[in-house]
Amino acid sequence: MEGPSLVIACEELAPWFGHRVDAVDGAQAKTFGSLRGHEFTEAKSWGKHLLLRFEDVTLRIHFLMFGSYRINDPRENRIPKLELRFGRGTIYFYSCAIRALDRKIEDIYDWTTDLMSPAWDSKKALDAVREIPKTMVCDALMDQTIFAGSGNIIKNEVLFNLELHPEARVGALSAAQQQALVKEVHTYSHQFYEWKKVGQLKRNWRIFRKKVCPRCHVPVKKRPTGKLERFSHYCTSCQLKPKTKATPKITTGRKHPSSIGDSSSRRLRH
DNA sequence: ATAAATGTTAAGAA
DNA sequence: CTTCTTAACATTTA
Repeated sequence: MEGPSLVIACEELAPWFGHRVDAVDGAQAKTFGSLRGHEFTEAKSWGKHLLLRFEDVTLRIHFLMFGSYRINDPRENRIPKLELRFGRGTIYFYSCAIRALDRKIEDIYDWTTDLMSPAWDSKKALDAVREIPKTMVCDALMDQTIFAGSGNIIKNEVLFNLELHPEARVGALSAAQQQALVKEVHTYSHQFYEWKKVGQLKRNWRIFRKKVCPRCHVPVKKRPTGKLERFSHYCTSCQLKPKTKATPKITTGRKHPSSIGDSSSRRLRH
């Protein structure tokens, strides 16, 4: 699940804000049983993190590849990871990584890197991109510390729209291309959101899981690319690597929100 | 029906 | 200490 889908999840959960949890069930009920009786105050997302805020704790839910949620409509013969029952209905979470955050989320998350947030800071993203010139665009677009919420669909569609080869080095792009990159990830993420909301996402895919390039009618190439080796779908005819070489820069580390992971396992992390 | 895939972390190796 | 590799998790779709 990519960032835009989580924004929709938050919207779907809005009717539950201000309501008290009557019962907790599911595979992880034991871990999160203390939520019973607590008020569900708000749901927010940061990138691919769904944050459920309760009176004195926040649950962080990550759906990874296969996770899902249901509202008042449980899947048959399936035990949810977590089930939250309210007077007005029940929310079910399946195959996701859930963890309780005890620190204030404002201290953990920086919404200027969240593509779907009004606080999104494109200049900051541009600076971050320019700090990693040797990185391939396909990897840069998956970097959650720069483009929180971007995933493999967004990556492929953005590269197609910009007519860029997935393996082009970020540093080989012109300044204008780097700027266009940052702009397009943001724009496409919001289009993704609009399409998904009305059930039109898949029909708007132009290259992802397509067989033929809609521009050139050439067969689409599909193979793992970049350090991350995630699959890229691209047109070998119109998605090109730029020939221009740009100025190299020194790479520096960036900090990002604490790690994901199944809370059932170790919590010990100083 | 076998495989691939809207993703990330942990542990150990190099 | 950093970076890389592998495995693990878990489910739907083609």
